Amino acid sequence: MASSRPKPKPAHRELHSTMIASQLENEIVSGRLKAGSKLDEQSLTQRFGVSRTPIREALHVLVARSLAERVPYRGVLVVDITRDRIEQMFEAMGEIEALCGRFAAERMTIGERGELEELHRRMNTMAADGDSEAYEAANTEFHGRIFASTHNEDLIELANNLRLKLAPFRRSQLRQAERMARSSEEHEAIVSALLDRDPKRAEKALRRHLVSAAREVLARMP
Amino acid sequence: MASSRPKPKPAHRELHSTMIASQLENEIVSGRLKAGSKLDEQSLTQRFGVSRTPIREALHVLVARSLAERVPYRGVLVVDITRDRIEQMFEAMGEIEALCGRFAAERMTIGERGELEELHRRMNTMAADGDSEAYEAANTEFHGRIFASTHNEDLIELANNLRLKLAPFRRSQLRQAERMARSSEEHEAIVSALLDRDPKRAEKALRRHLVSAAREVLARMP
DNA sequence: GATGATTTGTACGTATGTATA
DNA sequence: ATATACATACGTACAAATCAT
Repeated sequence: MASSRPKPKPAHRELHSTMIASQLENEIVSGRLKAGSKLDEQSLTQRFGVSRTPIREALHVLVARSLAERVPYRGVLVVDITRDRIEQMFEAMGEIEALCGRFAAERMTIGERGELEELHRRMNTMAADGDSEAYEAANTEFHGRIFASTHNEDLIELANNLRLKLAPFRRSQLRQAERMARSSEEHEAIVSALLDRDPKRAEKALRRHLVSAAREVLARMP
Repeated sequence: MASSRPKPKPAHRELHSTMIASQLENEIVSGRLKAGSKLDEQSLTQRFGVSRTPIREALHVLVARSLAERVPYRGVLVVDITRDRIEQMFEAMGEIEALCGRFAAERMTIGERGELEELHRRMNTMAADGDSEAYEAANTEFHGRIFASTHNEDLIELANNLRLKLAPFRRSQLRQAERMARSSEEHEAIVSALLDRDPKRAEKALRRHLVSAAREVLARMP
């Protein structure tokens, strides 16, 4: 891309730290960086060809996202993500989603309900067409909208953060038509409960939805 | 302040960034730094007599804790903490504590139950003695133990984070004997439900406890 | 137990993009 | 519209505390 441009000065606004953070995140989650590996600033500066400053920021992010931990005077180490840990994450996410569903059922505006229903309909089409990429993006929006409908900033933030934390493990999970169809069915129950303003049903439907997602992810694990 | 230093010996291991972060946190929460104030690195370096690096780190922390927000090319601004925002925080915390209580009631080990009961008894004494400092510390431990008894790392982390986020607003709230006594009464109901392994009662008792705490904090607000 | 390597926090300079006067 | 101030990200250098040999 940027090769024969007469401007040899690379735009500094490249957010190296962010890019490095997601790069490392990928490698940790994919297993290429094994648990216990030392992420020492020195090597990383050489590997990414940048100075320590952006590396430090990236490591801060990884630690904040619990993908690495800093041991005093030992360095930053890749955390050990066991099957049990993933189960716990999904369990927590299930309860948070259920909580959000309960609140949303009571507080959604008529506009929010209409928009969610429409999004759900569009997702049905995507599932039928097998457009997994669009479905994945829409799925994130679907859950985000439910969070938003709680009208509680802290719940929204908390739910989004946890979802983000889980994202790496869920990656490409919806790539299969079969899973998309099942997801869409489960969404049907969720939407139905929300439109009916039924907190209990919404809660249960979302909890089940997450159990289902967890099963899918865990099935692909060692 | 830091002007005529001939050779400002940088006393290193002092964790400047952390200290600066909590100092600023105090000022934001206490209202000495008003909403919208610009936290520009330049002025802060002079005020704290350090370079921009630790200031940067401190600002990252404040932004992460939602006490400030970074507006591109505008700087870091102190967020506006309205009464409504505090209500939302307590509402969210109430649901999270209730959730933890429900899980804990089912999963607490017999050892954990015994220790919680003992802590509760010690807290009764502290309340009777009016030892508010000890009570405050013990109270944090009390709730932390309930979180821990969920045996779900993510719930524990999430609950502790939210509690930390609320801490500034709750500060010194238990300083009054009256509030301590009421707190202890409410803890009684919580402990009772947990010892009986009654998830529903634990859930409700914790939710009520938070409503009570919120009322106390909000009563002192403009 | 002294020495050197490592980790970590900090100081300061610089380049570049954005906003504002 | 141009110039100036400013916010931001990165680079480099150093000091100090700890760990390992």
